[in-house]
Amino acid sequence: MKKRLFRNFYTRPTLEVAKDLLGKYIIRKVGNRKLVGKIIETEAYIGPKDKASHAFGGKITPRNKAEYLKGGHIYIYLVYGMYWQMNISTYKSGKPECVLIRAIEPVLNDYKIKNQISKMNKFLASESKNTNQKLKLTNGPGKLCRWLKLNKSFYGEDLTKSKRIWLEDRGEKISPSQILATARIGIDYAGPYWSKRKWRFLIKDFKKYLAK
DNA sequence: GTACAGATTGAG
DNA sequence: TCAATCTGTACT
Repeated sequence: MKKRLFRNFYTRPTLEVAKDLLGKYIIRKVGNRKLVGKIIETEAYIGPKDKASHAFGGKITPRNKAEYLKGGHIYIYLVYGMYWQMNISTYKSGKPECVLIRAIEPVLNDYKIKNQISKMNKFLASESKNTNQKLKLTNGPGKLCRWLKLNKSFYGEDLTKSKRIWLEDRGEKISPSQILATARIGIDYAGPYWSKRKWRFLIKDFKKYLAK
């Protein structure tokens, strides 16, 4: 079962979407091949009240305006002058809420990639090390954008319509007991009230490969 | 025209 | 733990 996610998925309350994105698949078409990754870590940003949000206080700039689009659009921006970060707008038009995709698990469905990885893993003995090696490609927001070949050209892209990137439900159900909620990463500047809110969500099984 | 952020990464 | 790295952004 492979079903593209449509508008009604994204326009729900942001915290729901952030949790439900776990276990969904990002499909990225590059030429005639597909890069596929399972979402395993997300973070919710709920402006304008959220001090950690780029839209805190209702601020609108050319950089953050995509946050205000109705659910299902890409908000992508550069950090540290070199890393892109992919967010998905959520909720209604005019509401600056989004979900940052922090980590995915590569799905090695492409022959060439399988080949690369099997070479890479040739000298690694255990299954757990193989998994670790694979995840090293995409276990951070900057890394996954690099792997999926995402950049500014995806700014504002509509995930419900795009022919080069979309999300799929492949029938995988992540139960609440498999979801871990923690404080968001790297936003101490927002002060304790906001930085302590447990708006980061991850699949427990992958915890050991993700940021602490 | 320019100071500076920055929701990171990777090396040590 | 901490420094590298750099350009887009948001101001003057």
